[in-house]
Amino acid sequence: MNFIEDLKWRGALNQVTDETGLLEAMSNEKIGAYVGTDPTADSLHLGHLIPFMVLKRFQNAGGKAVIIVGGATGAIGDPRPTTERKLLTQEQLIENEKGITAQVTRLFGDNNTRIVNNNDWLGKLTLTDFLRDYGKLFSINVMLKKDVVASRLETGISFTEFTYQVLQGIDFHELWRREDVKLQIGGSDQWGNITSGIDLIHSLEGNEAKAFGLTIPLMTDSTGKKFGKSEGNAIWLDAKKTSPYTFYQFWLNQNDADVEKYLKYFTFLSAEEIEALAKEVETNPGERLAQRRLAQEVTKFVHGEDAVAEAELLSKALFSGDVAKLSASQIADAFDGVPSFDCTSEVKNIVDLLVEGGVETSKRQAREDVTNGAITINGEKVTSTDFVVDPSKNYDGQYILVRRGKKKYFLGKIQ
RNA sequence: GGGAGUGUAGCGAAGUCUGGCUAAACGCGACGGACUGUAACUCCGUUCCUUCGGGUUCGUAGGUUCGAAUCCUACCGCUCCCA
Repeated sequence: MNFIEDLKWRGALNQVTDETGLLEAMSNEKIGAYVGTDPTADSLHLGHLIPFMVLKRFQNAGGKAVIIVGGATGAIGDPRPTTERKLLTQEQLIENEKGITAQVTRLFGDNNTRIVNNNDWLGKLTLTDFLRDYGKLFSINVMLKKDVVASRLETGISFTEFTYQVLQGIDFHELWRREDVKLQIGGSDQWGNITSGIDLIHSLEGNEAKAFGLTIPLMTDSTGKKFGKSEGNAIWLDAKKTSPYTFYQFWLNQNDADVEKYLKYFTFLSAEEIEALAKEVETNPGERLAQRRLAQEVTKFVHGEDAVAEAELLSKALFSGDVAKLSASQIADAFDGVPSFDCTSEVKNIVDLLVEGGVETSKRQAREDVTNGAITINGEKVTSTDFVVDPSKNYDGQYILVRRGKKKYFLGKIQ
């Protein structure tokens, strides 16, 4: 299977500008492909992983992976279909760039990877140069027809965001020039921005210039919901924001109906391996071999082998249910990735403890959960709101292990 | 600048004409429980706070009234139309 065939099989291809041209370029020379990310937060989340998976496959197929951590475009903001974005401060941008750069480096390694900041060229561009060298090449008429812009004409769009597609076009051309980047990869919403760049390259370098675009279908789960949220929260790639354990669990809990799709998309397993796992889902769904393998593979890719081992260890400890017998050091090891809070060694009413520890948002809610039998302290179910927790009783007086519901754990660290 | 709308709990959306029965229908989401495969589906419960007496809410600030999400005034935000 060639690069494109593989993507098709994996359900990772929405549109390509020129399939045969691209394959030809890939076999004739070593070309680069790029994915742009704006540093809107200090970490990437699973949504970002979607184009990166395709870029990684491109790299594995022998190409050079180029990633823009968009300092300059991040300062402007890619228009959303609905509302204007809030501008980020310079300090935020720099902070966010740092975090994202580190993560991207992990995912792509040092070989055959370039991470660039478009501030290097866009930041130097003066307004008059911008208007003379690039502005002339963009037709307002064409820009207005791009989907995102068109949808915003009703509700309004600032000149700043309107200009975004020009900046992204300049990026593509700049990378085309200095990094041999011939392909831009993005989500299906990026099609307009990508073709802007291709048009610009053709204007500046002639129509023979090789430049391609590829978009990825919108990722949804079997119920039609946007992929990548767990309990309404984004799943981050930063281990501090989403622990490797939670990350692993996210994948482990995927539906039977989705797991094959995700194996294809988010792992580098071969077609044979994935088909075998898909068969397991059909014949032996209760074992959840496919989900387990999915969780292992993606966690390994994002957090590394050690994190997989740790997540599995922790999962085992949590779901065996019997945590009362564990030692303090075992608790420290196993529950390292679980949300924690600080507390004192004083005895405390259960309801107060839950609220102060951030396990519950209000006393009302805390009482409700206690009464429903949803709260377990150190492996023992607590059903009375008058229950008093004595921190010195378990784990050498160092920890209080709180469980809410069937699988949410919180670790109280006694100061 | 002129005109017409609109602002209700995390979100969507009733209620406003005909003031009290409204801490505010309903849907979604979220949370908990049962079932189960750490699943899906389904079912049940909860969803402003509380010392469980009560307290504070319907863009903001005033006013009318025994009583206002509901009536009046001003202000702010958003949308649309005209200029």
